[in-house]
Amino acid sequence: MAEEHSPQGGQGLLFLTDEQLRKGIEAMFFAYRGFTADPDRILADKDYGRAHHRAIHFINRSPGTTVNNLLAILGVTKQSLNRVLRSLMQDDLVQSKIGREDKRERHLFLTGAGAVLERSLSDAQRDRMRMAYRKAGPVAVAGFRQVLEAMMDDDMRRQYEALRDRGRS
Amino acid sequence: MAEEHSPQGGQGLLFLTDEQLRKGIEAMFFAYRGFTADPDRILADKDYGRAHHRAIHFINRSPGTTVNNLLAILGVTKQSLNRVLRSLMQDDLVQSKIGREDKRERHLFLTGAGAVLERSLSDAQRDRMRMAYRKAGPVAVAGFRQVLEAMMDDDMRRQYEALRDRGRS
DNA sequence: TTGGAATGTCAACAAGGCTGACGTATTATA
DNA sequence: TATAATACGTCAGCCTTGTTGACATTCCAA
Repeated sequence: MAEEHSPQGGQGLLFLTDEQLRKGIEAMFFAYRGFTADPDRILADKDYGRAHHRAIHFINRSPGTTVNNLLAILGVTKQSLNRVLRSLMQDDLVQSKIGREDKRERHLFLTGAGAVLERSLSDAQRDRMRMAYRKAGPVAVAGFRQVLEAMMDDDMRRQYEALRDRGRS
Repeated sequence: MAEEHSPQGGQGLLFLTDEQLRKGIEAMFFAYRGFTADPDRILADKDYGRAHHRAIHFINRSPGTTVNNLLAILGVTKQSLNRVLRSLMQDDLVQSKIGREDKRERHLFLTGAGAVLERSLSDAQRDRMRMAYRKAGPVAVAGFRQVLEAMMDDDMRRQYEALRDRGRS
């Protein structure tokens, strides 16, 4: 590992050694814990879990999305999602409306209360992300995103990219 | 978002907008799925789960570590870890030896079979990481690691850093 | 030497994944 | 129009992996 500090090592292929890769793997492991820690704390009080957070996040991101859509994004079964949605609807955080064109579909929306919770969750998560971004700087952030995107499976990346430019309208 | 391509936007503070932060959050979400997908597939056959993988990884990383040590690194309760360790020991993938100085402690090691499984799991994960690294390049990788490290809690980062230079000896 | 702290084990429970089977609208098609 | 396919909901039962509680063993310090 002495080569790490040589110009060749730093700029060359050192970042592909097993040791470097292992560090990347461990960094992902620990960082993901940090990434979910704040919302988890908020949710623990309310008898909700990470599954509820994910549903709320993506309903907020794509209001009116259908159950099937959400299923695909979250990568879970409808039975599993249904359990979560049922409790969210009972607690009036999420509302489902029967489709106008296709009445089989249910379009999902956050209620006012749902939006409030979503905001508190994403504020917490964004605060941490903002801190990390600020600490690392824009060049690092660009690299961060590049590597993450390269780590996704093709179908995940398609969903991620379908999402990423929604904010424009 | 048109500013993204302007020099100011790219180099300036655009990376701190809510929209950029949200993209980072979603990138983490999808990338983590990719990150765990390959080992998950291997483990699904064998009646093991992600928890077993994590235990095997860190026992391999720090042979002879104690249960308490592992607890702290994995961030779970000892009861939860114990279940995983018990099944790994029954299947002769992990071996525990009573401490010589402190007989309360159990020191954990991979058996030959355990090392084989570890290798197949980490090969799969490293392959994906290598691909992503290669695609993104060394500058991006440096940024990736910087941001991840900035996202960790302080105590996680301490554990991560305690681990990161083990390979040297 | 004895009581408290540390370490690890066993038991029971909950969340949240999964599969399988089935019911009910609704839409598409033969 | 009859039939098939789709979208969704639900029931039942399973597994993994987290949790707390209770307890045995071991060590150390008062």
